[in-house]
Amino acid sequence: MPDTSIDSDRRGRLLDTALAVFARYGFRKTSMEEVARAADISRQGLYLHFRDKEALFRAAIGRMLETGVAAVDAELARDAPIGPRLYGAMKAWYGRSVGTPAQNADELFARSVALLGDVMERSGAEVARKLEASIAASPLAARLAERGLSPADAALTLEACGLGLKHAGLTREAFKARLAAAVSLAVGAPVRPV
Amino acid sequence: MPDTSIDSDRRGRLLDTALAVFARYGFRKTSMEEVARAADISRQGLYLHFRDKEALFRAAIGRMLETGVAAVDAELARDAPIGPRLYGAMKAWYGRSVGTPAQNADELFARSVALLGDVMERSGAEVARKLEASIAASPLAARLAERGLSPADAALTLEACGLGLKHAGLTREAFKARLAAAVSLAVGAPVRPV
DNA sequence: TGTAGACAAATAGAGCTGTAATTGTCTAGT
DNA sequence: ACTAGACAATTACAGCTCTATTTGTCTACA
Repeated sequence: MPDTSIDSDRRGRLLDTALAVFARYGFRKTSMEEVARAADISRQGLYLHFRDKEALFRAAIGRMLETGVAAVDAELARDAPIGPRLYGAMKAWYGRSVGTPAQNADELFARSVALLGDVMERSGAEVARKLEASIAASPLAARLAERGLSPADAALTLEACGLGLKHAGLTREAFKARLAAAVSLAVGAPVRPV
Repeated sequence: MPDTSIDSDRRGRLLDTALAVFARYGFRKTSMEEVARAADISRQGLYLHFRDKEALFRAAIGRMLETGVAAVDAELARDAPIGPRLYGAMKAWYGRSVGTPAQNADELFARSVALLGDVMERSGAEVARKLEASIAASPLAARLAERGLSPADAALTLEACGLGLKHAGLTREAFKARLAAAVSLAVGAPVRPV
């Protein structure tokens, strides 16, 4: 659902740079002028594609969520054991902003929630469901069932781990190590932090 | 290390009510007058026990951490299987503020980190070590080892789960349910959310 | 499809002002 | 060991002004 007809590659790159600028300065302190400059476009060109600043921001965050979910799908669809697939998917989703200090993270997050909190929640829930589905479709489901645990239990627990690790303020390496440990525990076999 | 000699019961109650007031209004918007009123003491009496507002706040937070760690100890020392013990300890530590909307949580947390961030970190690490030690001393350690996992892996994963569930904004019931699921996954057997 | 320039309206920000609340420290009293 | 009252010094807050920036919308032009 693009705001106007524009070839999707260009739009994608535009939104990516816009998101980068927003992430750097926060929503409030980012000017359309600055986004335009970063995207090598005129400020007026920006308004040609997006009604206003909010619409641009919503589109940028929306794209981030979409590409994130797509990355999760790709990781889960790989030809590999369930452990590495879960690890890859969670690294892609929860590890996105890990290792990026991001001074304006609060303002940015608050604004995101205000403008599209429902979408964010849905994306989070969608990822959790995808994890659950992959677990349910793998041999792991049977092993969990033996111990009286459902794929949903495992998926929700992994979700909690992912969120916890996300804002634990770890380095990227530490994040990967702990994520691997978490997935290992869920899967019941060691998973390497890649 | 009390600021002055005062019988420890009274001091404890004083700090508990002080913490409640701080939790309600945040550090900045809480006046000594208000704490004094809540504790049925004169404002001057407060200054008799604590050098200044910061010292009072530090003491209150410090007490909260101490009683929290003590509760963890108590839960882990119970005569019960490792699963329920881990669950009880984690509920006590991570579930402390769950279900309390707490509008000023941000300011309060920021101030706590500023004034005694090191103590908070140490307490968190201490709890994680206690979880690890209990796991290591239980039959669970052997079962984990069979799958190539260490007690530390399990403990750090549980810590991440606890933190994630803590600020997931869940109701108390949902928190307990998911915590039980997480512990179940770690222990390999169902644990009931009590 | 885009750029450039210009525009009114809105917003942000720095600075200032005066009042009210708060802090921390006295003293005197029980 | 505590209260009560009072105190100067600091800080918070609500309001104001003025300026600079930014937003969103024009028009004219490639």
